[in-house]
Amino acid sequence: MATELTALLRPIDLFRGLDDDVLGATLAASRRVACQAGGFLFHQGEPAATFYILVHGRVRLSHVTAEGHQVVMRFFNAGDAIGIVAVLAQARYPASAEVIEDADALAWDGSAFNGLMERFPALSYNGLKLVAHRMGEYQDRVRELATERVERRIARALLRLVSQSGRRTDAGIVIDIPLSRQDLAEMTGTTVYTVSRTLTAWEERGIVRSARKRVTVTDPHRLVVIAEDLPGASGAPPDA
Amino acid sequence: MATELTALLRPIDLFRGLDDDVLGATLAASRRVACQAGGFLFHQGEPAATFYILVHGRVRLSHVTAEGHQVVMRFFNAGDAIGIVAVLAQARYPASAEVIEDADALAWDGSAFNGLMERFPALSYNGLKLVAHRMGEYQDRVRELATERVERRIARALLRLVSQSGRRTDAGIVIDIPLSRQDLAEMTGTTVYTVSRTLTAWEERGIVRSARKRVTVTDPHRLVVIAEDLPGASGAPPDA
DNA sequence: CGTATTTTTGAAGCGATTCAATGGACGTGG
DNA sequence: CCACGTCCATTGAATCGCTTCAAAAATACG
Repeated sequence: MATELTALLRPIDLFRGLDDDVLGATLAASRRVACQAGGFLFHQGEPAATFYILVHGRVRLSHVTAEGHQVVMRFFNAGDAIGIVAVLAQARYPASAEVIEDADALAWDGSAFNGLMERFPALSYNGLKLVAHRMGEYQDRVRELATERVERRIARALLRLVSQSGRRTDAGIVIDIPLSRQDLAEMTGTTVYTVSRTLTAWEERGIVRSARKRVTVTDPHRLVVIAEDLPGASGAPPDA
Repeated sequence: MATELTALLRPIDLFRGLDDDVLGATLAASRRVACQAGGFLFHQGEPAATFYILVHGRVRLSHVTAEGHQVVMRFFNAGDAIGIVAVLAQARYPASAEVIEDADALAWDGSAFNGLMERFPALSYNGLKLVAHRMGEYQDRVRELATERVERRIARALLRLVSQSGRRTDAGIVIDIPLSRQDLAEMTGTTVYTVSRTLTAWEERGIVRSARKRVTVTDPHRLVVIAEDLPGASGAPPDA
């Protein structure tokens, strides 16, 4: 039974290149956790005691500011490590992890994982690369928020979601997450109203199709054009 | 001669708790680099081959977007590790490191440092914590840019600079970095004009004093009030 | 079939940007 | 030491992108 789980862990970045016995020991230190939609893996402000690898389901990581503004930091899919940065930094969780599709995860105790990292340095090396990579994503968002307009930020957020959680259908690429306008607004630092207006405008131009808590990108190429400030970002299709 | 350098490295987070021989081996793998104001330690887009620990001087890390917008990511002081995230992630430098006060640094080759981390796991563990901590700062900025108004962002940026590079004088806390309005604008995602207006308004209220490339915080408490949305953030002093 | 949630839309207002032009500080060379 | 050019900072006026508030429409759910 453990073998099928090792097969599960092997493709995950954090465990890349580990020997079977290391993987086995790591797995032995984990416990299985299930949580249904609406529940939380952890709450913002709690001491970061355990981190998770999502096996099934989807999780939204969001922060509430002192004034009550929500900020959606990101979404997690199967295979993603959740809360690992806070655990490694031995800090408090900076955000809350809400399960938005019934989830099934492996959980590690922070102190136990520290022990594992001591025994198997490859683990902490992998952790390092994971955190460094994730940090790059936040740097990108800082740049984005500091220099770009709302429309482009929304376009980029959608494209990110497409690459993380997109699923091809004949109608286009559907973002396979229950995604409200509110979520998109909180990801891009704008309001529900602006997101709604933007999506409607794009829908009229045939770039996306949207329904309640669901967005389908029908013309990814033109979305990229908007996101990257290539010529022809507004109005009629270029060169037509 | 190496002993004085080990004393230099010891208080640095990355080398915390390392034995003398480890520190010695680490030091042996480094080389000394000097760079005067106006020069660059590295440029955005180059493969991240080496990282630095600043011994003396000051460095500004900034990114230029495809459209030519500059974004100042942060400043570095003596003791800070520069470029380490990109090196550990084996990526390209996401930003350029410009020396703004004559600098003197220790440099490590990425591959050499990887070898050191393999031999001395404590190094990669420390690196992990360093990167995790730094990532938290970027998460904070994402939240800030997504939810807060310009005036508050500028206040927060100043307070951050005060804690990183502040020096007490009898006139207040002077930020010990050549800091133009442009820099502040590029740190907070706004324009020179807005920064200038904001600083003059604050100067009229006695919160800061500013000169060319120089800002002194005369009333840190009231700056905190602005940064944190406590009562009395605008207009007359509270309870007067 | 009614209620709650999500989404849309309109209109008003403001914060911040943009552009243009002036003013002041600094360094340099005569 | 003053004159000059350069860089940096300020200020005003116009504009605009986006928010805000209010209300209705659409969709899901019990």
